[in-house]
Amino acid sequence: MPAAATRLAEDPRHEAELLAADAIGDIIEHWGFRKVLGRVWTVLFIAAEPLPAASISERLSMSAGATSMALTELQRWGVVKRVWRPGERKEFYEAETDFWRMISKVFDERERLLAESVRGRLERAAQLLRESEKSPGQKASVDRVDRLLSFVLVAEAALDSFIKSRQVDFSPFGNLVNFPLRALSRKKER
Amino acid sequence: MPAAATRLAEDPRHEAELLAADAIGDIIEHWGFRKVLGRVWTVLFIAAEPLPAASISERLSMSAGATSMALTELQRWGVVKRVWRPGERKEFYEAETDFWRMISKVFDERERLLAESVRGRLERAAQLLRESEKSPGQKASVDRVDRLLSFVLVAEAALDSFIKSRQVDFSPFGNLVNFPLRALSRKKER
DNA sequence: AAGAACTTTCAGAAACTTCTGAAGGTTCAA
DNA sequence: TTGAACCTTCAGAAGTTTCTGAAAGTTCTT
Repeated sequence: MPAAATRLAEDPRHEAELLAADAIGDIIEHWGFRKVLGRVWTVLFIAAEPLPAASISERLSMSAGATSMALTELQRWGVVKRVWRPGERKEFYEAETDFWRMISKVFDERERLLAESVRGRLERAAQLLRESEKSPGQKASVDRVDRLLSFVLVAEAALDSFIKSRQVDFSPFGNLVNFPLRALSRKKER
Repeated sequence: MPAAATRLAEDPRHEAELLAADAIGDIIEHWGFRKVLGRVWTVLFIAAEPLPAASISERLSMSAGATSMALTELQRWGVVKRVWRPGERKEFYEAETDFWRMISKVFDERERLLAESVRGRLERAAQLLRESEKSPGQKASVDRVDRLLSFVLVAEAALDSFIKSRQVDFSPFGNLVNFPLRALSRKKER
């Protein structure tokens, strides 16, 4: 057993760190990222000072390769920053600490991309259905796809306002059930 | 090639259905469920009338087993209902159409469970750190874990109010950066 | 009570994701 | 210019999730 592992194994500080890192890892995984991203960010956040990559590998018992990949991805999401220290050979990394900035960044990049792709496909589906309209049962299906589409439009609008104001109002969702087509055509007219 | 597949392959209705089902499947996957759950729900939603399991298997080219598992899980989440039709041997299934009811149900069950588990672990981590407090660098780590904890508490509160009112106010997140300890102790005092 | 129609369960197969370890880069000091 | 320290990349290994196909279970009809 290497000296480092022995030292860490009995340290309650280290135990606390792992406990917190894993808890936040679960949240992050729940939001569709890899658990390690949450764990690495948390170690940096708790350290409250920039750490070198090797120190993260050691604390989380992961390979240098995995640490490097995690740090690269975290930087792409803008939640970890690389810092240079005068006189030091290696790079150091520190966690973004502004929760709101992290949340809004992720929402803006990730959710919007998906919402756009989904909207496009639903629009195409609605078009196909309308072109092939024949039977009476068909009408109801066109209505349903329109309703899905208006749901995505409302969700996109809610996201935009969320990112701008930190507030969301999901009341419009209620109307989607009873007045789906009105809601949709209002959107399309502008 | 079976007759059913031939019939479906050239039908633009079917193409539209698959397109929409897959788009919604992507959203659902993004929210941490299996893609098939979204696809099955969408087929039922678009059909606008109850369908038998075999019909879903056929439209989505999946085995009877997979369809059965997906329908069971969708019912557990309360977004698909089983309906009985007089004179019919088999069961039929229909989609819940109230988007708001679906969203709030999932949030209530899923997010709350996770938030509670995470809160517990962070509390334990904070306790461990406080017990072993020695060095001065330590103090900062305790602060950081407290800040994570207050983040989870604020998120839980925001969720509760979201489910009740359909509105969320994330403004409190802004304060977590600058006044983490005040926010936390206020929570703990009640 | 037997059999047909349908559904559920589950072991193993297939598909997908993530990690490790090693090779190859890059940077810096001497 | 060389070598030490560090970082990145990537092929294959390991781990995880999801699906299939078959068997067992249930319900209904006769």
